[in-house]
Parts: sequence; C-alpha cells; structure tokens
Amino acid sequence: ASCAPLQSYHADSAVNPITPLGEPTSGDDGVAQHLLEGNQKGAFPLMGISKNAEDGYNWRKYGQKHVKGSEFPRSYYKCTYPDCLVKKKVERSHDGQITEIVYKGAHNHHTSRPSLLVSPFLQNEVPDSVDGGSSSVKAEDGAVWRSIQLGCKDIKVDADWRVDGLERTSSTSVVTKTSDPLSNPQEKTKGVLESAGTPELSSTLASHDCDDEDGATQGSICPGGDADDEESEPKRRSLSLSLSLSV
DNA sequence: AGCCTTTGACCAGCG
DNA sequence: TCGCTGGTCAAAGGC
Repeated sequence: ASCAPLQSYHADSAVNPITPLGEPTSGDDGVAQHLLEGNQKGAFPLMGISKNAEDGYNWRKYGQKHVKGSEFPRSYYKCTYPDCLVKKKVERSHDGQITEIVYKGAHNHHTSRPSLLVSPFLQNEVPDSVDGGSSSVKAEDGAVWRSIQLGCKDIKVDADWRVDGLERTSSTSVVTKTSDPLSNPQEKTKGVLESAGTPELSSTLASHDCDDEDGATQGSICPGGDADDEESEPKRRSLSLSLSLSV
C-alpha cells in the first residue's frame, strides 16, 4: 500500500442520479438510499443535498466555490448540531448529482436515527465488499478510500483519522457511475482507486477505530488493504445489509 | 420567527 | 512579494 495523495474522485460524468430530494428534509436517509431513490425517481433537485444526500446528520451550507480542476462547484456544509464542528464538502454536477463528498472532523453526537449508510463517524459500518460489488482502498495522509460498487453506484469512504491531532477527517465520496465508466475520460484519470495507506496511521487506526471501541462514536475504517480485509465481519455484513436494503 | 441557501468578499496558505 | 486557490464569513433573501 502506498500513500497516494488524496485524489478527488470525480464521477462528474456520472449519469446516475443520486440526490433525490423528493423527500422531505430532515435528511435521515443514508446516501445509498438516496442514491437509489434518485435513480429510481430520477429527480434531483439542485437543492436539498445537504439534507438528503447525507448520513443522518443535519447540515447547513455556508459556502460554495467553483474550485479549479473541478468542473462543478463545491459546496461547504457544517453540521448544525451544537458543538459539532464537522464539515463536509460536496461537489455536485450540473445535474445535481453528487460527484464527491468529503467529510472533515468527527461528529460528537449521534444521528437522529440509525444511518443506513456509511457514516464515517458514528456508523462504522463500512463494508469491505458488497455482494456483487467491489471495493478498494485509497489513502492519503491517512485517508482511506473505499469504493463500494452497488450495481451502478459507487460509494467511497475516505477516512482520515487524525488521532494525534485530536481531529479526524473523514471523507465519504458518493459517486454514481454510468454503465460505461470508461466512456468518461475523467473517470479514467480520476476514478482510480488504489489501495494505499499510511503505515503509522494504519496501525494507529487499527488499534483504535477498528477496535470497535464504543462502536458508536468513531468511524471504523481501517486504512490499508490488509486492515481493510480484516474489517470485522459483522460490520461489513451490517453495512452490506444496509446497502442491500437500500437497494 | 427561525433556519437555511445564496453569493460576493475576505482571509490564509502556497508556489 | 505577489498572485492564485481553497475555505470561510456574513449579509440578504427565501421558505
């Protein structure tokens, strides 16, 4: 596993819709579920992502920028929960499809209800693999990327657990993939997930997050392909189930 | 009335 | 030191 710099995984050309906003806010639904719904409904309002395409937390948008190198504007969100400093960056295509979600920080609270998806913070369930799907890990500065392909969907989780810094930065990228990913030039260049990890961080994580401490407060994403494979079965199964259900 | 989104401006880091 | 870029702030407006 090599430590590759964090690459922004863009699925800009993604065709599958992900953010359904058909639902009332309160975003409690997991991303996967939303993705699915989005696919099914085909409706993606340009707004509401902060509340729907999330992991059960409430977010408030505090900024938007069109970053260079990215075709789509990047939105910045903060967790609205008191004293919770978690932030996340969301990149969306013009169609309202989420091309990338990056979380920063760790929630110090729980979601209003169990999340169906991969919440890098409280929900540690990050499946290593899903039935019929594939996964990969990518790390940078301790960041771990996981790619979970659910049929046409690709959900990535990037966890950058900075234990030493008392801060954990996790990123979850939810990416939709077209039936023919290769048709997207950018996916060819950016959509490359590779297993990588920071040794020291990996070990740290392995002894912390992956240990199911409380299981409820920290994301449990072990960097490194090995750690990845060693992910507790229950967790994987749990998420897999959740994802399956979502589907 | 309260919360959220929008959007331009401002600030800090980096080459 | 300057310019660029990413991230954040804050006012205004909408729901």
